[in-house]
Amino acid sequence: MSETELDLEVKTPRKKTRQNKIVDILATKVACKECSLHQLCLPSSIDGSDLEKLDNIIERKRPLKRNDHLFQVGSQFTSIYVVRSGSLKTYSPTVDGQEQVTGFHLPGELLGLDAIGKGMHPCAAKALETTSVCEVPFENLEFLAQELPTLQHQLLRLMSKEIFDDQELMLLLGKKTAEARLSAFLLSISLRFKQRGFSSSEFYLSMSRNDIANYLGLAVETVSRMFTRFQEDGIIDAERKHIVINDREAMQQIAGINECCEDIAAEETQKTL
Amino acid sequence: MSETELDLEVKTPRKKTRQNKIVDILATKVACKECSLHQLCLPSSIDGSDLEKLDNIIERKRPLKRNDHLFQVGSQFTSIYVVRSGSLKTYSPTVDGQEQVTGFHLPGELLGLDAIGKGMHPCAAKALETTSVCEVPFENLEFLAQELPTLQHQLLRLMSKEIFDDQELMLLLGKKTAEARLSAFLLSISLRFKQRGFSSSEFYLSMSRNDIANYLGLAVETVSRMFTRFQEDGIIDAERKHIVINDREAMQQIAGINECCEDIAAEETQKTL
DNA sequence: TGATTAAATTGACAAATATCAAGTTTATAA
DNA sequence: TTATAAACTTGATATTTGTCAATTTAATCA
Repeated sequence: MSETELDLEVKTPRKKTRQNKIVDILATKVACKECSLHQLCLPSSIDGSDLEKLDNIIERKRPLKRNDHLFQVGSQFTSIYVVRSGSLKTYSPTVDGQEQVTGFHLPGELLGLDAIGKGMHPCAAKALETTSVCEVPFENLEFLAQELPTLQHQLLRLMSKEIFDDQELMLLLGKKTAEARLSAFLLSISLRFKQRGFSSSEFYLSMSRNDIANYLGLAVETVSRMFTRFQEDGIIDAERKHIVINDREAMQQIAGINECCEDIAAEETQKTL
Repeated sequence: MSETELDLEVKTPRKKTRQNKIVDILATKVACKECSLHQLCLPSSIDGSDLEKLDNIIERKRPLKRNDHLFQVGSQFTSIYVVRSGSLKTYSPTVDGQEQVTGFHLPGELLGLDAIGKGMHPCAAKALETTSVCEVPFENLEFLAQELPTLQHQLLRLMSKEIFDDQELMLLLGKKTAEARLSAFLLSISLRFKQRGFSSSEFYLSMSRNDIANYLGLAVETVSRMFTRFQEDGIIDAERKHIVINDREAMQQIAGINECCEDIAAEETQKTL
């Protein structure tokens, strides 16, 4: 089988990849310039040679199949990951042997930042569909950040953003009715797609209703009923995983999203586009 | 009034503070060695001269009175803060003009890490009691981290810890019944006191029942009833803000805290003590 | 393809929590 | 100190959400 071959090839940083057409395409496609990780460097005027340094420490991993794990609970922390395509969920085990979903990760988003502190992953990451990620060995990144002040700055910014986003979600989870939670969740997903240049009014949810319910702290049945209610009210069209947002304002109303958040979100969107 | 005088004196880093007795005491008391911020440097074998560099960029602010703001929503981000004594809450405004409490900050804990990304504070911070904080101008800290690899590492670790802690709280807020939330909340406070060398079984809650309810996404009445229930069951003694935890295991049971969390918590405690 | 399993929806009912209202205790200020 | 306000507690009731059960729809695999 050529699978292992391909595996090895893809894992090698783009140096002598011009031999194999497939790898070449992959390598071209995921150069840092094009990659969502560009937030780490590009906006900070890192020039060609510095960018190449960053490019060189990044490993492109073989795509994960649905339900494959990127890392397990308690596994040693060595790298942070960036979703290139597809999506993943992170989850922790609970007392009663269940999963508790802690997050969803869309293209361009990071995984593993919560593991730096303790040197091990406090949650597991599982692919929701066929998914490819870039692996960024953290020691190398730290070392590089030491000599590139703008990279250090971007790294701190990104971690701060993660903290900010988590707190946004705590706002969502803390209070709110079931419909407010689901509405805020859909708006959040919508915004994240928009920030990556995808449609914000029409998208596919890669996660199951069960995952959504688990994540929002609701029963599956409640989530299902809320989807139905939103459709009856004409606020969304939902056919399984395919979602169309018809009345964004109504959803914001239901979610109880305040102007401040919206301003910030809008601002950020402009920055990214 | 000598208040402004004191203010100016205290704000000055410890260089020529030997003139004023009061200031001297304060300055001595808050040297980095003693300060909770030592997590930023001490465990990483930063030696005397480096420690002094860090010490020099830190400003000790005049104590805040109850209900004083440390920063407001939307205010420009310049510094991160470390609670020296007392406590604060952070909160965001909601649509209906209410507050939503996003966190409580005890001695040794950091504030403002969520503001780095956007350069402005997404929430406000208000003192729950008389509170003193250290102000760490972020530009200086970043600059210093550039030349001290261990400081950069610690800074990243601390931010990661913040992300980890936030996700722990999302676990708490996401699912769970009212009693599970309150129990987990009290255990979390307890652990945080323990990590700072205070008693983990007996402490004062500086925040009101209202703040707790708001934070946990519950009605005040529900929180009050849960306190009553826990007392009736003999799990805690609660007289207003004075809390005694009698049956920690029962509380862990109620909170649904899994072994993983406990292991990590225990480990971390050892490290700190 | 058809058979089997998993995911999603819907209804009926029970349990949990919010809301409203009243009363009590504690804190604050004149 | 007393007056006033704020914080907290308790009870009665209404609403929301979870649970159980049945059904429908979609996905997977031989």
